[in-house]
Amino acid sequence: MTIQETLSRHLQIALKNLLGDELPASYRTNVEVAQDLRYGDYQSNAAMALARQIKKNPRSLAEDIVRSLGELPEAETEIAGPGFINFRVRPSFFAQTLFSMLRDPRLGVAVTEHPKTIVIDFSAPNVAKPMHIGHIRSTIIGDTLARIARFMGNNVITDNHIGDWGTQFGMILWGWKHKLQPDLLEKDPIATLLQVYKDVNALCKEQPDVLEECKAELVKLQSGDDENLEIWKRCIRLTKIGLEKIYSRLDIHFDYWLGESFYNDALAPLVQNLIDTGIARESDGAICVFSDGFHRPQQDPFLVSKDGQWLPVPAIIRKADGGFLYATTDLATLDYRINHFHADSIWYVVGAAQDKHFKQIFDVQRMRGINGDFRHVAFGSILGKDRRPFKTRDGETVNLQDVIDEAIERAGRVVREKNPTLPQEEQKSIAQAVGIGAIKFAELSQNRLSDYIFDWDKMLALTGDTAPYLQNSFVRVCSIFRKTNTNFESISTDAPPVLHHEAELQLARLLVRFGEVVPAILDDCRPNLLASYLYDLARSFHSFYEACPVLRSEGSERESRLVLCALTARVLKQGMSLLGITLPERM
RNA sequence: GGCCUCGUAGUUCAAUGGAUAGAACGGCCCUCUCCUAAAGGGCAAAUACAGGUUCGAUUCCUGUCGGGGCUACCA
Repeated sequence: MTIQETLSRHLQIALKNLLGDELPASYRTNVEVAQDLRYGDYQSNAAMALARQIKKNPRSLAEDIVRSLGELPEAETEIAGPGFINFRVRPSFFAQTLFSMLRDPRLGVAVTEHPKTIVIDFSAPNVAKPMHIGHIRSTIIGDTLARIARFMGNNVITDNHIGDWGTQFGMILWGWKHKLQPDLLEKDPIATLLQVYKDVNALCKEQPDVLEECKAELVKLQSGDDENLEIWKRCIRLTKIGLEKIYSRLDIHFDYWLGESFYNDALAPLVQNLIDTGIARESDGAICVFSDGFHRPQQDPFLVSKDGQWLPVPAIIRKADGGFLYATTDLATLDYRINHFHADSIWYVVGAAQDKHFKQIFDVQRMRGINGDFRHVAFGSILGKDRRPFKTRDGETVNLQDVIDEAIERAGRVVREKNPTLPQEEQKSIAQAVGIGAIKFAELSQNRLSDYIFDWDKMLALTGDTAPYLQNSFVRVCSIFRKTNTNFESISTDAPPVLHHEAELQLARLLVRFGEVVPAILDDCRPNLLASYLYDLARSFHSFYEACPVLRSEGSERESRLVLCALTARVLKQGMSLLGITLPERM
């Protein structure tokens, strides 16, 4: 049980004893982490919240609650301001909590009470196109959520829903047949396919007959032409090889790669079923589902202005020409995940711009009577310095591969400068960990919903609130354990540590909070809470490191400090692994 | 036009309705005979505007101004 839970339980019992039937049945309260240490470690505003309901003065209600709480073994209580109840945790209780954390492989993080099967859909690049900067948010946030959900004891299935069936294949097929240079394809398949696509795209603008030929190739593919299917399959294979290279550098792995094409055969029956059940109907030649407005009880459907009047915007599931769309595939995908994977939860890590799309398809599922924890885990856009969607000067997007290369290159320069005596191989792996860590941490420390301004120097920064800062704190701990010839994984003591120094206490305060922070992340899918916690922990460790010598201290003080170091190392290691960031032992 | 979303130090970002709004970068001062200075300790600096709800609002509601997005046959 976390300290927060322990104190919350005391509070709830005290309220029940004090108020009995007067306590509103639905009323539940927890103590919260205090914003400022001056007010203690945890606080409750129950007195202020309840005072009005039961017609009492908040201040005197607080006094009654504190009296009902009595003398707690874990914390001192006091009343402040208009009726806050502040809890100052006793150092002895911090020490005791650390002592039990030391023997807990999960470091105080409880497994979830109700494990679920969660499908997480993220990254989803297109075939024959390289990943660009726009894929970074989905890829990194999705991977982290998967790691955390798994650590919490859920059955997590990651699925890369690649775009392997788009209209771009008309041009690629035409280009493959007329423009392809096989030797280049061997060297860098994705770049070559992209070049083919770009060339043909440009050509189509000049020569309408080429465009017609491209469309014909697409129709041939869709109707099952053997030659085109064969080329299409090779494109997918080649793209996957290229993508896997990036994913493995990022240490990101998928359980499945079920792209759009996987659902082709399910689309026609799905649409027919929706027509038969009266959920979908024809409109202007297209088959549409008009939302029942479930997601917005204020009965405000999405509106579009058409011929001077306002009409609700439907989810179109079959075009007038008989073709299927994004929404159709996504509905089929939802069905598959529910029926085949038995998913309780399906999370889509996709940009905020697609908010309406997900509201619509989740709505269609509800109209069919299919309910579940469907979440659109949205994130903001990446903007340029002009606050417009980010492009390079020549209008190109930034290639993800280039970002990774640049990050590792920059980190490598710093490693060589700071630690020239390390063996080449180790320098290389440190540069890798630091560079990629910097990219991931920069992404994960932001609130996912805010837009952010892309800036090489910021994304690849190596000082301040960054991955290397956290990595460095781990390196410092490792260095201490190297000198004692012990291991932070196996250290044990007979008694709880003693915490005298303010820096020791502050470090303890943060360490015990790990078990409170991790489960809270999934409430709202906000990995930045973990990133910010780990940064605070590292900062607190650095202060402790300066203020409290470990190896030069003696007796129980030394032993206690080693316990603090060991737990810091273990929390950092576990926490950073949830963020997917590697910790080097030296740097 | 309608809907969604954002507006916080010079800059880039934080902040479950709580007390004196946190960081980082940049700026200005300090600290390596001492476990890794990729570090530590200081100083200056911000809630777009106007109302409302509340004991209490950066947070919730309304309006104004400003940025971004979506607005039926792309994904």
